Amino acid sequence: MKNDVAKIDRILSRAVSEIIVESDLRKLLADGEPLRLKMGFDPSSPDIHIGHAVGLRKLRQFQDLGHKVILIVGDWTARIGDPSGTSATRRMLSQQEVENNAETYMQQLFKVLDKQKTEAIYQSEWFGKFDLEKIIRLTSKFTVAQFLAREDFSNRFQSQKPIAITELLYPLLQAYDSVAIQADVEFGGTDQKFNLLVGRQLQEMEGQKPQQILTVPILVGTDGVMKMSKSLGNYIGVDESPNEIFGKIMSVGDNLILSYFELLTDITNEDLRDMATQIKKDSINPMDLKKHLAQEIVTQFHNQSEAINARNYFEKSVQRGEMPDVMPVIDLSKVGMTSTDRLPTLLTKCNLAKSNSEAIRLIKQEAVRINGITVPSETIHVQIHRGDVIQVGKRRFVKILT
RNA sequence: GGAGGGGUGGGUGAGUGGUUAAUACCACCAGACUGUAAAUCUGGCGCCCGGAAGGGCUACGCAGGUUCGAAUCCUGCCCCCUCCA
Repeated sequence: MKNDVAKIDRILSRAVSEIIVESDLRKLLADGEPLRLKMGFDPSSPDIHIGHAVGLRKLRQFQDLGHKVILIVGDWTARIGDPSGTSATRRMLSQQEVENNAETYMQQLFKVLDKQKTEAIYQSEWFGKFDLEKIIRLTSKFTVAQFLAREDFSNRFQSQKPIAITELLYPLLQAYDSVAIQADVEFGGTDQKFNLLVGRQLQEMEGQKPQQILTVPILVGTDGVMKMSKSLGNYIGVDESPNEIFGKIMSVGDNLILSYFELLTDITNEDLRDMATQIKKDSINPMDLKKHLAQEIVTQFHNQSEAINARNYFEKSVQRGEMPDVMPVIDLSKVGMTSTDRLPTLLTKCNLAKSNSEAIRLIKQEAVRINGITVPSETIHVQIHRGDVIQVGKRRFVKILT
């Protein structure tokens, strides 16, 4: 595999935020020797969302050039707490949990990465043997001032927010991982830049060739403001069903369309430019672009026919408000109901409402329909027949089987 | 070791004896509208009984106490944070 310059150019320009040092990395890529691409995995949160996919896609592109991903299972760093500082100390995981999570993770991971060119290593391979002396040596290489340079730390320091000492250890451990596996390139979101740089420095101190760094832009979450993250609840998981992914993409704000296309799909830069002008000139309905986007993304994590189905489902159920073809079926006798029961209770039992109080509220708001006919707001008792469809809001349906 | 600040509903965060099931914002749910599950607007948003009116229960870190009445006052306990050393 030798230097296809145009290809390298494309990979290093699209969906890339910063490369350190670009000229060095270009040279390595041009040489064509297989590189060891480092990528860490925190086993306390095994689910991958499309925000992670930005970096993973980049890795995949490198794999396609013949390079190899070394996946580091962070069973050791997972023990020292959440370095993002958003409180909630993470509990320690048992070895069994780590392994289970790693399995879930990899099953999702290979929706993007090439399994053949990926190797997983447990961090405990080297940290399991670490003793106090080694830890002290490691910490003695850096100063507090250096660490306060990291934006997150300095912000918290200045605003007198707590910084746990263990948090300072996190970048060190991550850096040591690079040494342990002799990483050639490490990838991460822009918020990882500091940690990645520490890895570079440490490798140099240990007499290794410093790794190259490639950061990718952070994907904005479905709320359109914060970065996509599971804890903020503004994410789209790669493991979600086609309909869910499609729907979530459709509900995203119009302002995210272009960046999602840029970071998550392979459509050409020319097409991207065209879209941008179309949006600017208002000559296209953003909804159609979003459908296109949603279809691209569902295809990536599922397949094309699922994507088409999801689109049909969306157009039918959501846009035209028709009943979906498939919906949950409830056997009344199984949930202890009869066909002439109180409607609030029925809604609760069918999981259409969380509580009777909520069910009553929904009825009052005229959000409940039976076979497409809105139930009057004062309705309490109702006669249900076999095959009736009960609907709450626009998209919660249940079919009754007596 | 010393000084101080704080623990309120899913989150942020008001509230310092009754008018507080508890302001506001976010999230969430519903309705209208639309280009859609975007945006915007309107309403709702502890649980149970009741057709409703209304009633009952539970809730402001934990346990007691004062009071006709406490998230608000007192006592003890637990937890978190900051500053000085």
